[in-house]
Amino acid sequence: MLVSANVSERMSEPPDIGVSVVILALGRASSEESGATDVATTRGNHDARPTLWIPLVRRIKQPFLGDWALPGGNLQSGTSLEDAARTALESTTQLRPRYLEQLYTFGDPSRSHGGLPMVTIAYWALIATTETTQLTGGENVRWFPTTDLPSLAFDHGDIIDYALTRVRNKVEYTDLATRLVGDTFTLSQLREVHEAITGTSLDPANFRRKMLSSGMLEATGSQLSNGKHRPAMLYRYVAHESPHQAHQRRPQGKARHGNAGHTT
Amino acid sequence: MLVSANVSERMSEPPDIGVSVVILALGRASSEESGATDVATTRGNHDARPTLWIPLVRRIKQPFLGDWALPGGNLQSGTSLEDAARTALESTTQLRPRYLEQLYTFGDPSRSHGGLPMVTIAYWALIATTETTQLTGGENVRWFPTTDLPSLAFDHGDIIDYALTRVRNKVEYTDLATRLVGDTFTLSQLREVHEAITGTSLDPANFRRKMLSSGMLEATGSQLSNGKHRPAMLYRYVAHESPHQAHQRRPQGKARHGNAGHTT
DNA sequence: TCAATAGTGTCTGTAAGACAGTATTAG
DNA sequence: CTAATACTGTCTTACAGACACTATTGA
Repeated sequence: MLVSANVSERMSEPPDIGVSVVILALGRASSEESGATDVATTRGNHDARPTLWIPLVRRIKQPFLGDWALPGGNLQSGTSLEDAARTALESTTQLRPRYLEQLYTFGDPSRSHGGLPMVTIAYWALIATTETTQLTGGENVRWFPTTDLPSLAFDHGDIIDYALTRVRNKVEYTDLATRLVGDTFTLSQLREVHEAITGTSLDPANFRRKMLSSGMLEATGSQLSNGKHRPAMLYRYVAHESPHQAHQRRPQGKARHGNAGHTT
Repeated sequence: MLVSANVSERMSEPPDIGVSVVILALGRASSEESGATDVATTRGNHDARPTLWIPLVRRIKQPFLGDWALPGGNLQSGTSLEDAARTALESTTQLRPRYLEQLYTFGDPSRSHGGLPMVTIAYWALIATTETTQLTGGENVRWFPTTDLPSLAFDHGDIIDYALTRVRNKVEYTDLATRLVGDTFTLSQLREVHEAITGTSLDPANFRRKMLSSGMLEATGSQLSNGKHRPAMLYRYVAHESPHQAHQRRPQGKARHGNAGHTT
């Protein structure tokens, strides 16, 4: 490999282009020490509050050999940015995203740290977790809670911070929270998602009223019996094109798959 | 130039990287037909409501020869994305931006239209206009009102639409409007900026109260006599780091120049 | 004087938060 | 029965919008 020779040669050429993805899912800390790469979801560990988890890939070459990095890959001509993000996402997790949005493009020359100059187009995605979802990865993939991240390669720590800031902002005025739960959910489950993302504790009565008056929830008619208390009504998310949301569509007239398109 | 031969050769390589800028300034339609590239600002034409104007560059080669395009250039290694945007901006307008923010990265393969595959990192900028500002450009540069744009190259029309959507959203909860006026301004001037961006008509009394209670304005003590009516107090913008705004800082810990950094 | 904009006062509707109270389940 | 969560009622505060009113200028 002629890496170090190439670096100086390429200073007058354009940088390479990478696409990386911050993948977020709701999970609970697993109490069993067997298989530390597993994350218990709704099943088991009902005492622990759920938090956001993220899959990272261990680097197998320099720089940052052995550190953890965001899933991603190089961009080829003929591939759209979003397709490149989907490819990185699905090859890492085998799970389909419920939401995918471009985050930011990072291109400061100082971020390459001895590698080739690289512009990284970052995306973020949300994955629904149900009682049976297993958040496991392959050989060099591991899920981490966002509250306890390992040493990260390049500026990937900054990228994750920015993604979390964006999620915290958008959960307040969009339907993001519904993308982290299953097709049907109770208002308590939805409230736990909000609490996990914002780090706050919300009044159940006020949260209920706010969600029901938003018009984006629809009662399914069935209930969920969860413990030694009154069962809760199950709801499902129903998209509704409010005038406000129509202003927040994505750029480009082309069709975009799999999300309701909220961008600011 | 071996352009057409290069296209097929490069299909397995990464696309080129361009940086384009949507530059916005407040202006009023000029009634004089002499010099159609001029835009009257606050001086003159007081009957016309101000609107957003944007400078475009005429293309001098294929594809889209003769059409208008966003100012921009190719990205070189060793240059940050923001510096590339500043370079494109200042070489086009000779004016310094009061605000600069990354907009979105466009990379769909279909957007090259016979040119080389190109990923475009779009920025948007705000320029302050005062009574004496002349919004003029060079030989192949012309300012257009955003309400009456010409035929645009590539997907630059989509990029402008998205920038305008972003501005409309952010003017509601940030200090963006103050970046389009001079250092001091009356509440009527500031209201006209909001009205120009949102396309609405705002109640002067309620707008005044909302702005003053936001804490971001400070009375200068001097007044502006404008016409045959009571003179208006002049205010200036004072940055205040509210807890809410602290959540909306930009990514990357590096220093960023010349704006208060509002990003969602 | 009038016309025009600057600026104040006040009412109403909406929505968020605090918090008391009722309903229904398991054990 | 108790403990736990589901769900309802209601009070307070804050703020946006509507709109009547006063203040000050140029002509």
